[in-house]
Amino acid sequence: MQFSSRLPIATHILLCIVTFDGKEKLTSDFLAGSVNVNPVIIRNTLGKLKTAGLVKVDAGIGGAHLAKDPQQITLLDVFRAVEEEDDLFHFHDNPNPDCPVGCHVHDVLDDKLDGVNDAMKAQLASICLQTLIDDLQHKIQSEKE
Amino acid sequence: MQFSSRLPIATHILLCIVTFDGKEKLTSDFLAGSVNVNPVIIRNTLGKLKTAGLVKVDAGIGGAHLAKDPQQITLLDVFRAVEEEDDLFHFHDNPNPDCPVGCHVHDVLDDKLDGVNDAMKAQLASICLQTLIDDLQHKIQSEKE
DNA sequence: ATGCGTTGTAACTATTGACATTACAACAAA
DNA sequence: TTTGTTGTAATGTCAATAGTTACAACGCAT
Repeated sequence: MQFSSRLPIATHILLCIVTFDGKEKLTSDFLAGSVNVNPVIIRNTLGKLKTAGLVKVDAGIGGAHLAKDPQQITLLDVFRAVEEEDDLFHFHDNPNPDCPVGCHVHDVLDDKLDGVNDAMKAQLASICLQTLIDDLQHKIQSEKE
Repeated sequence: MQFSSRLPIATHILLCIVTFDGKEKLTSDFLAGSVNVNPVIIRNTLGKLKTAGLVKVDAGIGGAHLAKDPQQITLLDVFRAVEEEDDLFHFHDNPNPDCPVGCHVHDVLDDKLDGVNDAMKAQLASICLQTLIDDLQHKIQSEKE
């Protein structure tokens, strides 16, 4: 069981936007070429990022740009933009209320699982887009040499 | 996107085993009654827990018991027993190698996403079965009053 | 040793979500 | 108005979860 590829794809898109802004026209076709998925996936993802206030998209003429400073965007922002914000774990539906265990599992487990959820979110929040950009630039530079 | 209900179900089963051991015969039918899922799901889950060395199951006669001290079992053990151990995030398959972004996203993102993975695992590892049992007993006691 | 209740599995189905793809209306600039 | 693009709906495919039925293998009790 794992998450969809939405977060990686969205991050890839953001990195492209920063890298190519001003140099290329960032249409969904262009982005689809780098990410290597269908342009409609790009448009849907871009739509979610736009709703979340992370990017601006020029309808008609085409092209996407960041709406915020890369230092102000964390992976948690991206995650929340593209994934449904629900609990990490899916609790089984109807534990038996007449069983001493069944009627309390929820109470006992929910807190702990929320903690796991929070740990994951905190880690995502600790990574900002600027860091990724710096890493990326570094890789690109060291490749040229 | 979220995990399956396997971890909650497996934890529920373990709590039942501890709570009812010696008092009830812990057949898959009995457990299915508390968890409220199909007995086959219980048997499959129990099979995974057995493979992981967490429980012992008496075939034929029926009945399940812990194979380890509840203090020695963490939620990470349970998680690993019942979920496929793969990366939390599914990376999109073939980023364009001819694009400066596409050929480096993996390098840039993998470490960070592994970090998120590790954070989640660490949190799971910090919760042991004994703690859950204590919590559960406490809830049961305070209800009686 | 035979019958009974249980486990271990395989097979089948239904449901859901991810992702790809086609199609087309809405939109903005030249 | 033409052109290229976005936004979005509709559809198809695939994989995973979970429910269910069925039955062989197993182990105790009589």
